[in-house]
Amino acid sequence: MPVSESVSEQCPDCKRISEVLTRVGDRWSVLVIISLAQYGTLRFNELKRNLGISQRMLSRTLRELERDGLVNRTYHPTIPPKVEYNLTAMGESFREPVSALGQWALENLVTIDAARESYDAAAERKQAVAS
Amino acid sequence: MPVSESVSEQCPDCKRISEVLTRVGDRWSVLVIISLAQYGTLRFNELKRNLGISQRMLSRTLRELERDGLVNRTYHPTIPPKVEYNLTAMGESFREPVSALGQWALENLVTIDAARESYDAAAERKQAVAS
DNA sequence: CAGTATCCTACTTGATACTG
DNA sequence: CAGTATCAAGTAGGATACTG
Repeated sequence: MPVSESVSEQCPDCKRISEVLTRVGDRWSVLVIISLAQYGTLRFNELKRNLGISQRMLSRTLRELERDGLVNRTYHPTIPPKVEYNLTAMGESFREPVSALGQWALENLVTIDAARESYDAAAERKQAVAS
Repeated sequence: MPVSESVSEQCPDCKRISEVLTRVGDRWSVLVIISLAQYGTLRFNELKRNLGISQRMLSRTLRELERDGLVNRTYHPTIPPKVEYNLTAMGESFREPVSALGQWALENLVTIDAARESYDAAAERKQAVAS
């Protein structure tokens, strides 16, 4: 992610915040963390079914989260193999700010939808006038 | 964003949460909101300089945020034109969960970096053994 | 079961150039 | 100044097939 030169003049925290956000802030990471926070421990295919995520993306997401120290991976060399995932301490600590965000999201979904509709309606009227 | 059928069995909130997150949870939206929360009111080019964002992306991000009812846009038809942006009430209310996230991000950057390094080091050792 | 490998499409983003 | 239009490049993400 190449960052342009003009970055020098910006609010000091923005760069670092966005660093972390691009790490753990993407759609799938957040959902995996929420699921693990809710259920404690889950197997690969349990997560897959839970989230409606493709095998490929789940595999990648879990590897990144393990790499960043947010989830633990436990491999049981049975036949068939069994792999379990759960949150590390840091993963747990991430839970709180994330659920605050989730809470806000749920509370404001309706308002946002309404704002969108009125915005779109206004845009359409403008369009009609212009024609 | 087409969602697969298997979604039916998932945690009920995940879908709605991810809806909102894909709306206001992307990198630039969060940074714009943080900046406006910090400075109150900013002009287009002030935001652009602050964030090191391209004109195109800033324009799109602001339009979406306005559409979702999170920011106000005020157009002054002077020459040259002057456009000011600030947070709406809902935008302000978003500030709290977002700064909680930002706070967590700042606090855990170092830990995450350390986790990555140790993970990568372990992966390299594994690689060396395999060869 | 828990992945990896490959292929392919669609969206995202930046750079550049132009406009009122 | 505050954008829009266009193009080029990279990335996200799904589908499919294969492996230990």
